[in-house]
Amino acid sequence: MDSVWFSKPRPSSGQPLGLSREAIVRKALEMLDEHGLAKLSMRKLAAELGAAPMSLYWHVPTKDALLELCLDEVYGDFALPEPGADWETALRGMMHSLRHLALKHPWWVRNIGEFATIGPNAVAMADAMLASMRVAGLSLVEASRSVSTVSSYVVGFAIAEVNYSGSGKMDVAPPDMSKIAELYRDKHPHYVEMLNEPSLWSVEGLFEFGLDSVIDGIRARVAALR
Amino acid sequence: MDSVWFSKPRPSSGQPLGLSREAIVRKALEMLDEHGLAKLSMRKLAAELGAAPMSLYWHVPTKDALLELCLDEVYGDFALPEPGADWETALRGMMHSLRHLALKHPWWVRNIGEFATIGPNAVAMADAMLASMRVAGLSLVEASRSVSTVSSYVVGFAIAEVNYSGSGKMDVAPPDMSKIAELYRDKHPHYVEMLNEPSLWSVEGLFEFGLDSVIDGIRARVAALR
DNA sequence: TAAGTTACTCGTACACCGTAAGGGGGACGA
DNA sequence: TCGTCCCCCTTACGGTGTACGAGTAACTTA
Repeated sequence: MDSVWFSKPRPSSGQPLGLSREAIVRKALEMLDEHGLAKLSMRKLAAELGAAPMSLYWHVPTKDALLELCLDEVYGDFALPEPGADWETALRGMMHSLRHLALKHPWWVRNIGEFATIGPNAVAMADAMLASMRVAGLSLVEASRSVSTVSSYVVGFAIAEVNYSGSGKMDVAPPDMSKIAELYRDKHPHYVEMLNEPSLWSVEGLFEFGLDSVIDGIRARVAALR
Repeated sequence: MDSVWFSKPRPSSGQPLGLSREAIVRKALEMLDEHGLAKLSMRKLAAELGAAPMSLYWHVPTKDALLELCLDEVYGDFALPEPGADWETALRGMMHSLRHLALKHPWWVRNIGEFATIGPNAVAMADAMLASMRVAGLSLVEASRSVSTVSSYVVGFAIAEVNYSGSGKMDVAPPDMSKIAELYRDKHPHYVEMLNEPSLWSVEGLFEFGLDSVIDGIRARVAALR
């Protein structure tokens, strides 16, 4: 009962309503994507919905709960794999989808750490990932661990990616790499050398490298079953 | 000039001072570890330091900048590997150290996404990681990519770990797994099955599994050099 | 039709927040 | 002695989340 997920929204009796939990979450999501979390206030959200600030509180217990709902809502756009796909293309596809969610909603991946991911959409995603590995033949424990490994990688990567690009932080420019390079030139040559290596600026390549290498590990486990 | 890292604190002229950027950061860190980010305000921090709220603003331009300083300060506790160690024990040790930072400072890993990690301590860490892989013989590009992969995994894992345990969120209990299991029993059996598997509750095992598998991939690259 | 219940919206108010603007005092060099 | 700096503080402004309770309209029941 402490969590949004255990207490359903109050049942509606049927008449047409101006406000609803869904409408509120949808608009909040829109504003988050546009301006980021720091610029979202209950007052502005209410204004955008043409309602008084306190009206929102009948549909949503608290701002934190609303944020939790929004976080889970993003998982709703997660692309589930096609039913017949083999485990590897299914898994790869899901990981790309996960990363795309992060790029589309920078505020989201930045705040993934705020709540346990136990909302319905997040759980549906986790379930699909597990399913794909069970189908591949892995035991429950191995499947769970594999899924944990890949998705941890993708989330960690996406956070770093969003940070360095500075995306979604309005009024904040991405860090100036040449200045940083100058700042650390003497003390941390390896780091600076990396900053100056143009081929590393292909973030796609960076992502795929890691994803390949993590999936390689899983493929070895699957192969060990035969 | 937009970042804390490009503008040094105002130079002090030598007399003993009650306040300083270092003291402020230290106390802020202490309060963050104890109560989490949500409970930290400039006013409370000032009170704790026996100063007036606005006094802090001579040493620190803004609360956000202070948070950025605190985030980097945590990297200061990162354990650098012993000089003579082979690449694998060096890398493993650093990844364990990184995870320990997260467990010790849950607010920290939760907010890692707020700023690019370009502070001096964060860069020192990144440099050490790169160095260990260069020493192993990897090219700049391969070393960078390997480091990106492992550390992304560790950060992503630590975020999930901190979330599920609920640690550091005062007044917020960790999620009740049995209720969640009941909630999703019908729709997402794989997920529920995982929740009920006791051997997965060993987070250590989960972490080591992923770390092993990611490092396996790197070892293959290193071995390919001979 | 009348009375009561439920579902929803809103106005007011409180405690708190980050911080802009500027004043004051003490140590210092001239 | 008189500036000039460094550092700290007071005051004040425009926000914030949300507790509390009043208001309204529709639906249920008699």
